[in-house]
Formats: sequence, C-alpha cells, structure tokens
Amino acid sequence: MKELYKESVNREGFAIPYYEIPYEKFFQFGLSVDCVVFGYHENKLKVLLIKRGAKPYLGKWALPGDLVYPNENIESAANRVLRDLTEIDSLFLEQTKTYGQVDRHPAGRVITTGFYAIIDIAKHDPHAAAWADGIYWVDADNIPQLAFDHNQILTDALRILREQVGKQPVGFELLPSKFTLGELQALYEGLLGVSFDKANFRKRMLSMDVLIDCDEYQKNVPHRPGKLYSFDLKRYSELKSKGSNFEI
Amino acid sequence: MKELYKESVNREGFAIPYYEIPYEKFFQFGLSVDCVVFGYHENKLKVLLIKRGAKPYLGKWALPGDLVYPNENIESAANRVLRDLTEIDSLFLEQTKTYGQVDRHPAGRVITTGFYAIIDIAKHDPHAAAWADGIYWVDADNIPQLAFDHNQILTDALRILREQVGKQPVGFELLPSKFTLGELQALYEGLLGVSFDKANFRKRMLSMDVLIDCDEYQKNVPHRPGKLYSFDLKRYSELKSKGSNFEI
DNA sequence: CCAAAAGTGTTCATTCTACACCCATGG
DNA sequence: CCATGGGTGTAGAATGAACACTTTTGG
Repeated sequence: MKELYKESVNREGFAIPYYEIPYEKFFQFGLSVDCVVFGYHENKLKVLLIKRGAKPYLGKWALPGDLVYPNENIESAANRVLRDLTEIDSLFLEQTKTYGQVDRHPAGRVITTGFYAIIDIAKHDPHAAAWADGIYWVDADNIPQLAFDHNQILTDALRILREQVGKQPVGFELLPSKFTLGELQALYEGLLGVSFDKANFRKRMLSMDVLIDCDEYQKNVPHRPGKLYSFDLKRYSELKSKGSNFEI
Repeated sequence: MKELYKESVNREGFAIPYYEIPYEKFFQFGLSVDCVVFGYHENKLKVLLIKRGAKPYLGKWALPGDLVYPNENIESAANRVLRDLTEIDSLFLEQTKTYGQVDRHPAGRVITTGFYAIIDIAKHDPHAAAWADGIYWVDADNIPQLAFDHNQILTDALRILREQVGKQPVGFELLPSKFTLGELQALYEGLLGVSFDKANFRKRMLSMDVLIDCDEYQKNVPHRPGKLYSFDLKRYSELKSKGSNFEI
C-alpha cells in the first residue's frame, strides 16, 4: 500500500493545491459504524453481540455494525443498525471514538466509528438483523474474542459508560421507567463495581431533584414494598444546562 | 447520490453477504484530520488557525488539517499535520470526535476526525506548512467564521478541553515548564471563566502531589518572587493509574 | 415468628469556603 | 513609602461516611 501514496503524491509537492491532485487516491476509504449496546438484567451489565453472518470473520462474535452508505450520515447509519436490531428509533446513542488502523479490516481501508447505546432489556427484544446469524446478550465482564478490533472498541465504550454513569444519570436509561431506589443503587453498584451506603445513596439521589415520586409501590415482593420513582428528564435537562453535574 | 446506493444495494438483499457485494460503492470515502491546537499567552487561551492555501475555501480561515493517506493511520496523520506546523513530534494530542455529514465537503464524501493538541507558545513558533498561506494564534473566545464545519469542531474541542482541565492536569501543558502557583491559577481561571480563592487553590494543587518544588524563584518581578514549580508527569501517571482524578 | 429489603436519624470526621493577615520585591 | 502579587492560618459551614435503628411485606 505504501507505494500508492509515493507514486501519486510528493509531500513536498504540496505547492500544488491538494484539491487539484488526482483525488481518486484519497477516496479509497470505507466507513463503518459499530455499536456497543448496553443492557441490564438480573443485576448484571450486558452487551449485545452478534454472530457474524457475513465474511470476513463469518460465524465469529462481533459488535453489531455495518458499512455506511455513501449518501448516509454517520449517526443515521448507527441509528439504522440499532433499528434493524430493535425496531425502535430514538435510543440513547452517543459517539465514542473512531478507529482507523491501516490493517484493521482485511478487505481494505475501513475506518469505523464506535457508538454506545443503552436499552431497557425488558422493553425490547432484539432480533438478528439480516447481517447476523444470531444475537446474544453477553455479560460485560466476560466478553469473548471478537472480530476485527471490536474488543478494543468495546473496552473503550465500557470505560466511557463508567465515566458517564458517575457524572450523568445515564443509569436511568438502563432501568424500567419506574424503579425503586434499591434497584437504582444495585445498578450503580453493578456498573461501577463498588458499594454504597444505602442511607447515603438515597440522600444523594433524592437531593439531585431529578426523580419523580410516582406515589406507587412495588407489589408482591417478599419484603416491604419500595416506593417507585421515575426519572425527570425535563428537570434533568434544566439543571444540566445550569451547570449541575450529578456526581455520585 | 441517493441513487448510488439504491442501484447497487438492496437493504433487504443482505442475504448476500455484504463482503460479496461490489465493494467499490462503499470505498468512496475520503478521510481527513483536523487539529485544534491550543496555546496560552498573556492570560488568554489561543487557537492556531491557518489561512487556507488550497481550494476549496482558498484564502479562508480554517483549522490545520489534511487528508489522510491510504497507508497512514489516523493518529499518524494528525501527528504529521502538527509536525508540519511545529517541527516537534510528541505533543499532547487527543481525538475529540468524528464528523461525517454527507455534504460537509464540496469535493465529495470526506469524513474528518477532530483532534486537540496543546502546545507551549513560548517554546514553539509554528510556521505555515505548505498547505497554508499563513498561520495565526487567535483568541479562543473570538473565533471568525471558518471553512467547512470547523467552527463546530472547534467548539466541541473547546468544550472537551474545559471538561478535561477540571479533571486532569491538562493545564500544565499550556504553561512553561517552570511556573508559579499564581500563573497556574490564572490559567485555570482563564480557561474555566471562574475565579478561585488563592489560599484554597494552592492547598488543593499542592495536596494533589504532582508538583515538583524547583527550589527556584521568579526574578525581576515588582513583587515578592514566587516559587517555581514543575509538573511531575511520572507521579501523575502513577496516581492516575491508581484511580485519582485530580478534580479541581 | 423470621427473613429480606425499605426507609430514616444521628454522630463524627473530613473537606470546603471565606477571609484576614503577613511577606518580599521594584520603583 | 507604596503597589503588587506571593504565601499562610483559622473559624465555621457544608458535606460525607458509618452505623444503628424502625418499618412493612410474604412465607
């Protein structure tokens, strides 16, 4: 590949505006998106993995992702991938990082942009899209060997999720719309791998003023039923724009 | 452009492994890097801008950047751009975000990955690379209209810098290698647009244990000379890996 | 009755904030 | 002498950690 460049472009030769250098050499990149989809179930953080239904890495574990079409924005492509899996559209979806090692894709120079998404497992039942032979929720702390550089992409996404969860109420996206403070605490503890004092955790959460008291209680639990809360997105946005940071 | 895709690929038709679909349609992307280079001078945060020496946007203000060569890693390209400007190699350089609006580049589909870098203005005197007609330090709070979507890229980089500066000692990269606590405080205040109590700021900084007392003092200042400190990168890395976070 | 998890109050230590005050230098 | 910024100590407020205790449900 080295020769491609040497043959066509002389670095010092940039007195020629690059706009007028034969462009074809530069327009050889492919672009893809890869989504790290997080869910939470039975006290454990899960990641959605597929078994690839296409070469290369046919039959191997991978992150759901696809090539971006030439007429498609990157974010749209990521949304499309998720829609193909979950049938829903407006998910929490955020760019993580872009990966461009020259040799990361066997078929040529493919750049990939990572995204992370969060979905409520109870509410959505993802199914294999056309490009996947199967789809599975895998424990985030027990990830198999993945295709391409997907282990790296996943590790980075996990780090970013953990950074965010302590600073924004990202956690609420992982829970059903109504939840108890105990469930919320278990979630945070699971994500961050630490444990909090119950009394202190509640005080902090309630003082953030982003929880709506639903005036409802758990039912059929073999212990005192917990009060249900939901997340006040509107209030959160207001406070956020005023500079609050929601540190745990 | 819409037709390109429709003509060659039927989404439902992905029973055909995409690896075997004519690949040319997907390998039409160009990739570039754009660097937001920060410096600090006379109590003000500056950004390095160029006047473009090439079409498109010839003669307009822009961020320094260039197309990535097909055999070149993204980070290497960003490093190359900076090296062309500053003649130095190992700068603080970090990816920010990737931009891929379909119509962001008039010459075709060009994705760009943003980076931010920090250099000590006193130590380096950047010069126009071949692709630029001129190069200028511009006040970060007074940025002109830039080419492409560079205003967006810059805004994002600025936000990320501010987020980082409160959490990591990024600030030290902006100062000369030996500095007084007063200079450090002025830097933080300038970056974040807030002011700190002198006594408290010093206590916090010194308690972080990442400053080396140089046992030297300022000279020829019309006030009591301040003690000079330098940043202990090694110590910082140690503490960082143990989980310290250096919040201000 | 017990187990299990909800929910609350209080103490003590730590950290943060504000502010007052002294110090060393050039002019 | 003054102006300027360097440098430090302390009181009181706010916050955080630890822990003990009560409550409500199902079994």
